[in-house]
Amino acid sequence: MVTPVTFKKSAEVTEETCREAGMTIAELLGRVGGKWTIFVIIMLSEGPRRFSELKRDIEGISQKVLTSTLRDLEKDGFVTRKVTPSIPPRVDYALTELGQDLRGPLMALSSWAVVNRNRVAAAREAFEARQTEEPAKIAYFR
Amino acid sequence: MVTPVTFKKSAEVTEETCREAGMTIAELLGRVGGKWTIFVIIMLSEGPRRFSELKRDIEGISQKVLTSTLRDLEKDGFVTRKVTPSIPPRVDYALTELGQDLRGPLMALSSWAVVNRNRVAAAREAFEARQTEEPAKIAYFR
DNA sequence: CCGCATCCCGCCGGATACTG
DNA sequence: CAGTATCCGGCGGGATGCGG
Repeated sequence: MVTPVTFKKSAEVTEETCREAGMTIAELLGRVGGKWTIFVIIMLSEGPRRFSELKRDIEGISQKVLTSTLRDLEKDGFVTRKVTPSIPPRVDYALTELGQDLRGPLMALSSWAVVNRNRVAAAREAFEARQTEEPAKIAYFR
Repeated sequence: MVTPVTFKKSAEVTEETCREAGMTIAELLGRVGGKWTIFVIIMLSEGPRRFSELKRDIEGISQKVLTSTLRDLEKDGFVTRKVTPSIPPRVDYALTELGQDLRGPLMALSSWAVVNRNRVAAAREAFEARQTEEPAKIAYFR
């Protein structure tokens, strides 16, 4: 039997509610599952940042990808984009209230990843081992 | 020995811990962000399922993709794969303890997605509106 | 029934170059 | 400084067919 996880009031996620919700869950996971999205959110959690700050501190990200990542987050209402048309120009990004709200469950999942990384690593090694070992002779019962 | 997992204050996932953890967080989000992964996990949350059951009940998924999704989850230790070499063959999948542990934070995030879908939808419309409206005359200060 | 092999296509995201 | 504009390789993932 299942103990459905309840969140606040309402919204227990089971097979049915999942179908009802259409693809919203998969959508969010898809967005948040982007290669750099989580890093951007974590950085903005510590306060508003300029574009160049994000670019500098998120090592390895390209301009283009950072731009599109931020644009996607803006579309879904997780971050705001404030342009200051000075010379040189200045653009500040910050988490919206919605973005702040998302942090809770998202950081919980991230914490889980950190805490349990060893278990996952062990599972991967075990899987590797299984692959390389001689395939056991299979007895077919019929 | 991994009992605690206290999510008091978002459990210290900051820029630093993120770097320490390397890519583990992004890895997990990437895995879980797969198009069908969440559906598989939700179905298996309700108990072990045969391959054909999953295939039938997850509408729209192809054999190949279901197979690879399950294989990935197996690699990371989230599901077990039990082969019964009968004729016709039978393969049962089930969540491991690790997989069960993952459900908590994952379902919390999913619930969030369901609860807040309207806010996201509103944000998207607002963004659309901003795009189509006349670009405001910009005053340049220098 | 289960899943591998193959082919194929769209999209993510990386590199580079160019504007306001 | 903060973007757009292109090009392009890799991969997720869908369709179909075969094999144990």
